[in-house]
Amino acid sequence: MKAAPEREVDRSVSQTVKAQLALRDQILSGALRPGERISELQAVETTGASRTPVRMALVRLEEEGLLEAIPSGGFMVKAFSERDISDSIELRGTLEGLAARFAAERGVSARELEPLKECLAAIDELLRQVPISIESFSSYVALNARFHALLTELSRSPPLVRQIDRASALPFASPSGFVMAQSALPEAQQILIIGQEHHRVVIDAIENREGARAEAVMREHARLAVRNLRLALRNRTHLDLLPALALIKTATD
Amino acid sequence: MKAAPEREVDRSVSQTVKAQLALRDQILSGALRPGERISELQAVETTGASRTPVRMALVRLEEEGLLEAIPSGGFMVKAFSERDISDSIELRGTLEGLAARFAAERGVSARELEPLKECLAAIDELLRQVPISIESFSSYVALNARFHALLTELSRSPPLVRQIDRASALPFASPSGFVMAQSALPEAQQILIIGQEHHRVVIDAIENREGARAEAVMREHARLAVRNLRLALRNRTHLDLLPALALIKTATD
DNA sequence: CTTTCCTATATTGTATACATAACGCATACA
DNA sequence: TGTATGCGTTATGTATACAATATAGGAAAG
Repeated sequence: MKAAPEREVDRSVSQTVKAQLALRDQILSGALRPGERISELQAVETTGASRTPVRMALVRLEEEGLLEAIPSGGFMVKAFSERDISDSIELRGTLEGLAARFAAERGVSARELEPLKECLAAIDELLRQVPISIESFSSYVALNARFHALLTELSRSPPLVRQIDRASALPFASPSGFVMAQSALPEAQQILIIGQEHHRVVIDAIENREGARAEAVMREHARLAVRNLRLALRNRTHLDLLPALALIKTATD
Repeated sequence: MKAAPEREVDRSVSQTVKAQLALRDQILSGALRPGERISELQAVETTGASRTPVRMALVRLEEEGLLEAIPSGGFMVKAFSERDISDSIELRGTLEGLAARFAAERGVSARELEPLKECLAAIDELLRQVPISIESFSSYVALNARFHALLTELSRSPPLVRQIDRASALPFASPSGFVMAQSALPEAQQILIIGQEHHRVVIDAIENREGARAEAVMREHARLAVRNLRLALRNRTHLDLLPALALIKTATD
């Protein structure tokens, strides 16, 4: 007879997934500072999983780009420069531009565009109230992420979708990420409206099968987001709203 | 006293890396067919590593895109459609286009362009002999890969470099991959020369800080490669040269 | 007082044992 | 004869034990 296990296991999801989610949350919430070495034993304690699934999760997070392997062994939380983030946003916009081009060139039925338009309308509805409340802003973030995900899917290109997912793994490279960065700024309202205009144009371009125009507007969309992130980083008034900002190493670090 | 271990361990590289390289080789060499489930125990036998490093390697290969997780557990070798591959090439070209644009816009010193030009000249030298021998063709592949890697680095953008590396992990999405696909074709010679012309243009554009032109030529470069892959797949005369072609599922599969 | 070396401790890399779930096969019943 | 169910085997998911290395701290010597 073995000793009764102290650890209570949640069998509904795999331990590996549980550990991965828990660790990612710890990183993005700022509980683990960038540059900090992640102790496996500590991760075992906090996640409740055993060392093997924890290690698998660490490997996945490294591939995701949130962790960095230490040559002597183990992993540390990755730190990003401001340019890293803006490059990531531009990169994502470029990929989404390609997705939009694929969608336009390959043709999309009206039925497939329907969910996109619903998203668009729902966001329009949200933006009608000025100023936007915190609650409706979080719905905006969700709707915006959904719009981008749907748009990506329209490309019908699994490799591209996969790559865009990877590019979105980095905080702030994802649409919800940079949108959130804008939230605390007074200019946010205007920016969101311009973003909606971009969304409208890309749908129109896809409908009319204008690949180049669809691509161009998504890249412009990303450039808007980059300018915006810069602005958001200048006045760091929203660090409490978005702890993941701590991942960005500033000049003082 | 424990039994003497039969397994002889190679301590020069980590078991995880060894297993990853061995498994990738097995996949790309065609020893493991696409769709085939990878048995961990079998992998333990063939790689010489234990189950833990083998599992780590499997996770990494899944993130790399060569394996696919089976819902019920375990991994299988991923199969790619012809469109998956051509999309991957176009995707890579788009990313390299962005890299070239970054390089041009951010400025590159003459000293940094030197290795690129050396590469270019070396390839020119190789292409002088007609027809190209198999040996010099493999040097061409290496030089071409080096050129693309150097070009990527010029962007000075770690996130972009990382993403391009990821995109190159898929067979045939890498420059050496699609170049090899061309090797068995009679048109190869002409294509290589056009490719050199693209290389020349991109260097010139970067020197003159013409970001848009630099980007455009890299995307054109990728489109050439796509047309070429299609051609190569039509006459499947080179399956023996490039076993990884088996990863592409045809209509008959 | 500083520097270097040695030792001890802690943490990672690896191996293996155990538990659980899935798949297949055989048998029985309809 | 076909289908369904149950059992057995096999493989994966998880946990833990063991080994090796890196790091930090202390002691000794210059």
